[in-house]
Amino acid sequence: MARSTIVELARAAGVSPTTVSHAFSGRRYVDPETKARIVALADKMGYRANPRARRLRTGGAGIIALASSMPFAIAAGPARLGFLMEIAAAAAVTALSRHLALCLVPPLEPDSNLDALEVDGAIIVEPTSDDRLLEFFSARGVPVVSIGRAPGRDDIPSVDIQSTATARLMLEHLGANNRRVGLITGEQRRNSYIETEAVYAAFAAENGYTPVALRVNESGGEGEAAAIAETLLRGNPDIDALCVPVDAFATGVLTAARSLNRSVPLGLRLATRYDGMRAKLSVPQMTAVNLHLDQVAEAAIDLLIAVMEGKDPERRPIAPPLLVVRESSAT
Amino acid sequence: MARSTIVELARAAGVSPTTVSHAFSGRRYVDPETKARIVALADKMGYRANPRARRLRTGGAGIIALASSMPFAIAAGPARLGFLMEIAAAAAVTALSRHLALCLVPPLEPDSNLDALEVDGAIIVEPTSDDRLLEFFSARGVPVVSIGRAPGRDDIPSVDIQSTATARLMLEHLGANNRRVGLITGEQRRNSYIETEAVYAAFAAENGYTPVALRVNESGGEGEAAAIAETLLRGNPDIDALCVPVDAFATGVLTAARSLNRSVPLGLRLATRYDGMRAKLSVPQMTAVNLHLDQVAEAAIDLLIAVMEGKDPERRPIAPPLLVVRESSAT
DNA sequence: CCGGCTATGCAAATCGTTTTGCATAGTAAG
DNA sequence: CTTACTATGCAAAACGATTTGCATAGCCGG
Repeated sequence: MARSTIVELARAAGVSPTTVSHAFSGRRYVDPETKARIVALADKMGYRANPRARRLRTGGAGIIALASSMPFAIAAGPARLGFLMEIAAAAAVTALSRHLALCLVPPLEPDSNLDALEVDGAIIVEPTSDDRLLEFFSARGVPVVSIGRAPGRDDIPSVDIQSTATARLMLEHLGANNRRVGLITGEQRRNSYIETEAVYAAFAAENGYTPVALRVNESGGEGEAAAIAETLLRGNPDIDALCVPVDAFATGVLTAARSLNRSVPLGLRLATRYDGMRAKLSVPQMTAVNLHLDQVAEAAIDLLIAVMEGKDPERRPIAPPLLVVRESSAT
Repeated sequence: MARSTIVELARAAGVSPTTVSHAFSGRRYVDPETKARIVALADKMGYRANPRARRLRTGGAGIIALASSMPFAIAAGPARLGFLMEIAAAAAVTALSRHLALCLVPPLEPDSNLDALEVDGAIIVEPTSDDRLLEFFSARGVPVVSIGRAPGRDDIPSVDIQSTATARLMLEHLGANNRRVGLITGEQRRNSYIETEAVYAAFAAENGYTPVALRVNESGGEGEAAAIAETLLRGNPDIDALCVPVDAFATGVLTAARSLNRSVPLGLRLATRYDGMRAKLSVPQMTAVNLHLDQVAEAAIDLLIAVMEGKDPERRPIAPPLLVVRESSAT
């Protein structure tokens, strides 16, 4: 059935399309009685403004993109999927309540053609330095915000995922009882790694030992992490706690511990960052951090909306990260 | 920077906007030489057709929705998130390659307002009978397809997730060596449950025993499943294998087995359907089925496109489900 | 009675495409 | 020399809203 247009509604209400438009938008005063008549009639006729026509005029798409340069689907396995998708799910809910649709953007393949993709703004999750999707959107003049600061791009507004606080939280917990803590992060340059490494360096200094930190190539995934962890543990027998922010890597560390016959948590304490299924289901269950990703997602969307509207982004506080202590680091 | 319009490009090329339009769309013949000139110039000027204007004219939104009535985010915990999100990730990639954006639609809250959401089509993942989102979209005349048939809605085209074959696969594997198999599904009426239950009934009959099947209320999640499993196992001591398609429920069953002191797989063999993180990370690791969700997602999108275009949907074959045998059912 | 204000509403331009219907020139067939 | 047809391209009308710039009427104060 063809939907009725503003012209038909106007005719039915005995006014001009202009008046109908104003009645709904409130951009100009319309006699309350007239307005009521229009609204009632619109309801009866099932009139809904054609979003496409509106967009041509107003220049908005009503869509925002959520993107991560981390290989999206199979590429790096579902390793990172959980984190991203938890954000995606929360963001979709929030976006909708702000009358925006959330569109998932896969990582940019060299040949992919995003020309038809018309969005009002984009959220990039944990961008790396020189993030390709970030470049892509900002080159097009699309407003962009990030979840986790974009390294080297202080001009990009971002929602803090509190990596510094999170790192401290993990480190102090792991280091209790004079445990000596090592660190395993990833090779890509993401802000969360950078901050964590910095906090770790300071932490080791405070406690008077040499930092022991290694990086895993992300595409190697769990297996690579296991190998690196083995190296680290063999080479540094005094390390008896490991901070491993990436949950997939932490699972790898568990494997390494097993093959080295180091019991967790007795011989090795372990904590990871993202409290997803991996942390909850691994054996032993892993201590992790509640990052309040739902709040983060919501804040990111509202930040993006503010940027799109050219408003001053009002920084909304996110609940501080919360350590969820589990078996892997129980005293 | 204001992007150049078709009028400017036309002027620069010394032709009319019409000709430019035809040059790109190919809907009418344009002299090859003229066309080449236009294309070259467009490239130089960085002309890209304004998608919004195009859509107003052609009536497409360039967006498809992916929806599931399963509580999306927190509601039922991340239980189902994995399955849905694996599809979402694959679908996003495929959609983009077909020049469509994939938009995530959260479940319909009573108060949610989807008016602004304008999509060309929708994919519903495993709809229940009387699925609200399915109703919503089809009431609006939006083309809809489903992943997994919509119970009672044979008019909705769907991509088969091969529940019958999957069920047989699991049951025959579990029932080897004269094991007696029980079944745990969910309360909602999804096609996959329905088919699985039917296959199971037949299977039990073939093997000459009374079927033992219970349903778990989905919102109870893992804990509820554990309770139900305990009841089932206590009440039917001869059951020494369980087919539990929902992975979150299967995790619950593992808990139940532990508290009943039934070792898995020796005292109880177990298999689940979705081969996600749960299956891979649980202890013992669970036998599951590779459903080829990437292929399913791709097929769903192409099916939807066919429906949107009013074409005859060409049924594309999906690779048969593949049993991934793991510890939970090892002989 | 006049200038100036408010309240109310309409006409027409605009957004940037796509598409339809015609126009012209050239050419081949009868 | 018509007629008929092809090749090529343009003008103008959509698409359905939003927005700007008037227009009218009524009213007030001086």
